[in-house]
Amino acid sequence: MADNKYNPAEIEGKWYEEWEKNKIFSPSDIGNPYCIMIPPPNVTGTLHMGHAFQVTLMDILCRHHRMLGDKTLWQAGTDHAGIATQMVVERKLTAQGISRNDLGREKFIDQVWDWKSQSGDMISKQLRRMGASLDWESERFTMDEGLSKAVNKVFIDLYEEGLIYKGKRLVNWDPVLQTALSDLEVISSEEDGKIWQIKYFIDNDSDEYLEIATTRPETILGDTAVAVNPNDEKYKKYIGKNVIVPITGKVVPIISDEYVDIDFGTGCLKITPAHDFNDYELAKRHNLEIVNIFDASARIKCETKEYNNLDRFEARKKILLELEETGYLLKTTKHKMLIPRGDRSHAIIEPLMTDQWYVKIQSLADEAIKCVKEEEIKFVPKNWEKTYFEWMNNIQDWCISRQLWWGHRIPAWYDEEKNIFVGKSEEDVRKKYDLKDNIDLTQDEDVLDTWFSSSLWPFSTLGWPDETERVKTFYPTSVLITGFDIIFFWVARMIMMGKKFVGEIPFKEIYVHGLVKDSSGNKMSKSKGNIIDPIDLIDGIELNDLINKRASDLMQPEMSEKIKKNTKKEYPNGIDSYGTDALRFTFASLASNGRDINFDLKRVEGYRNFCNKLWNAARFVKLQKNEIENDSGQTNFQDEDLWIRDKLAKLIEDTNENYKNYRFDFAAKGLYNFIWQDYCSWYIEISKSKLNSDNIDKNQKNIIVYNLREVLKNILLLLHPIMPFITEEIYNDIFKEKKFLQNNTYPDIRKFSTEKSVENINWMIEIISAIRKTRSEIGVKPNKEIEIMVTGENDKDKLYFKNLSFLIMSLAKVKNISFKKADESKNYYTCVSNNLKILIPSSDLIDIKLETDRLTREKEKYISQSAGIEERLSKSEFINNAPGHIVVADEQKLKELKLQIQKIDDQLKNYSK
RNA sequence: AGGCGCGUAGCUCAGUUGGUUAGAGCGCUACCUUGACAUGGUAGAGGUCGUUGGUUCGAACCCAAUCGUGCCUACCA
Repeated sequence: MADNKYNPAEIEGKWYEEWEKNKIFSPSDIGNPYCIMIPPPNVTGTLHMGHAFQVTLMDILCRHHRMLGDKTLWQAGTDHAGIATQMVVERKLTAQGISRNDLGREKFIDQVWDWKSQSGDMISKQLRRMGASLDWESERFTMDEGLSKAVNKVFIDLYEEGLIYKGKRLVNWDPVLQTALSDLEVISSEEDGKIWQIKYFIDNDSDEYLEIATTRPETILGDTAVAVNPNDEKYKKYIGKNVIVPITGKVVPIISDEYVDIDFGTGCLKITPAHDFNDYELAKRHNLEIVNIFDASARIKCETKEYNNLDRFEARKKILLELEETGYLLKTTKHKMLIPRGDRSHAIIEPLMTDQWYVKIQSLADEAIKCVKEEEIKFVPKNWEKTYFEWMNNIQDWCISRQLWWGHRIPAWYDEEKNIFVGKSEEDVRKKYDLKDNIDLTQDEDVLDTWFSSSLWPFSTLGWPDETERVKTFYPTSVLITGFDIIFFWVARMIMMGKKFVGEIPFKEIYVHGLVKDSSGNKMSKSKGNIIDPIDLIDGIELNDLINKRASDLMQPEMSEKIKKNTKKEYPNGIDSYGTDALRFTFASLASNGRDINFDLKRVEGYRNFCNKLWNAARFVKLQKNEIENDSGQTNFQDEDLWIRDKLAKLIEDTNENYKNYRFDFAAKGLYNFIWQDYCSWYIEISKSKLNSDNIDKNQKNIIVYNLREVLKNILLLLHPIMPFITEEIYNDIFKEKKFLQNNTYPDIRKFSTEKSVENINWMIEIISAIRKTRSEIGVKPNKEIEIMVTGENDKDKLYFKNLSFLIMSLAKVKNISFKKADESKNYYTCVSNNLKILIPSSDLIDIKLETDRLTREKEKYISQSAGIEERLSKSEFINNAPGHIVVADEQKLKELKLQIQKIDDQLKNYSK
């Protein structure tokens, strides 16, 4: 700690290794169980700001609970991220000119495992850089053997109970990735589109036609009806007749259905049941034919030769051209509409009829609703339960099959007649269903949605379905820390699965944190070019490297220039290195109840300075000679020692409370103020005065040093969950106790709280502040010592002055304090503090006018304050209705203000003589 | 369309069941390199809490309306 500058790079490297080597993150043998499951990050992904934030909060809780003596498990692990990972590997192969089909399923999966082993430890390395005290010993991966066993069991059990079924349904189909997606993986956003109005001639009547409005003319090829509203007078007469579909010439019925909006478009709607969710529902009601016109890549599949095998967008163009040429196209209008896109591929999603596996969700959802309603599980902040209920009450069956290769393959086999056999393995299936060896069985090609395995995470990681000690000890887990964006994807599903398969809720509380945005409130994303890598905040990054990171490998390369420009503007000098602790403290201080967290670099800088402050305070303490080894000095504490100890006691209580209530921002603020204000600005400054004084005996000095050290040590204990590195470094450097902070217990308030009144220290602080303020206002140089004369003191003041004059003199740069009855001379500056008038003689003649103005301004401030209170007190409603202590406080305050006003008046009179 | 939020100092945000003079960080102003720290010290300026009503002795906080803004969910061709 020789360096007078805090340098995080020097101290952060070594500690994590030490902690890990000493296995301090493994659950202890004793204590109450406390468990948090890490939301498993993508195994091949990298740490982003959201992770860093969330990890910080979980780490704070776990470190706090270890110090409370709990048997703490922070479960580590990763997720196989089916679509995302498969996409990355496919892209890499494409770059080499290989497609996944060239390789075949097995070899492709080998490639994915290769990729996982290459990049899979990136995220865990980054988590270690964050200081995350995860139990790496029990790290799990959703695709490892144990978890796969859990996935299989759940699938089979649900199937056998009739809660998983296979069905031909309209699904959200991603034509690029060629897989089904769940509702949640489809992002709809408003885009520019058009509405085309097209003639559909009535059958057997060459003149009459209906005007149909559509946004997707290519689906004409799949039309099987035209619908109108039964109450629509315009169209009533046509109901039951037929129309001829343009292009195909197909004759289809005109049906009536309440679904059709009379006032939208032409009020006349074409029905394409195979390619629209509404049309599909309508078709079921009216027994319409369902004609599929797309293949898996959304190319047209039809009998009309010139359209067959055309891409859907090409087909649209061609159809419009033909309609226009033949006079069928009546009108084109611009129209904003919601376009559904896949959240990974960004391809426009196509509703498509396919065979998929579903979880029948209602009964599971009912249970999951119940346990939140009955507060078995609590959301923090509570309000999020509304969002949860909103979704749960409108829940749809969950499509769990994905047409991918990377994931848990569905444990279902088919014989030649397509009969389904579900079981652990082919062997198991044969035994179970008594199938002879000569019957050919083929396994279902599909894999399960990644979220299916994630939904089992809280118990599969603990060893379920085996009845392990871990499941018994740690399930239900204590709290889930998560972002609101995955309440549906993950949280709800974990509750459903936990209740169903373990019979208990997976966690008792759900702390929902906000989403980290950039400083202007924009979501951080690669495409916006505003991402910050948390590791770059820790280590720092040059501007050019930052630009390269942001502007390369873009989905839209045309954004590159703009991103470069903005980055240059925002970070002209790149990003400084702030260290993990400062970053973590920033996250803690931003973790309020809001749902957006706008991340401002200036905050990190401020908290890096805070680290430096702590660092130097510790250096100061280290430099003092320590001559007391034990608690022997405790009875001889002076009032200022007791004052800081009492404040520490309050801090211990508050911090504990704030950690417990997930108010990390309050915890951070409390620690920040105590350390910077109470400890550094007041207590250390007081200590310096005393330690440098000749009038104080050695024993007293020893007590001060003892107290400086003890308070510092407890600061480190309290701060450690938020800032593990700097606290560990200082602790080990100064206290030489040969253990880690994590192995200490959380401080006990009783050791520090005091019965004795330390009001005199607060009184002293007020006096010193008042003198400093006056000095500044009258322009006395900071290093110039002044004399003061005190008048108006009462017995209490006399007593306080007797003991504290020395400190007042030292901290307010006063060389002499005298007490006078009267103040005849005019050549004083005046300082009023409570009932005291403090006069500062000036060697030069003071400017009476300026001094009068200054005092008058101060007086006016007091008057306006007192006027407000007086008005309140004059009303009988206030006196009668307000609680007693409020009235008393008001009266007290008014009395003080009056006294101060009077003191100033006295002095003004004196000046005007 | 429905649901949920937000609007407080120049900027980013707190404000825990309504209670004295509405807070913090950053930025800004003045002065200061004193032996823990200029990543610092001391002092200071800066807000009619989006708007309008209402409830109350008392409202940033509760209620209603309104304007602005964001997110989520949803089947308008």
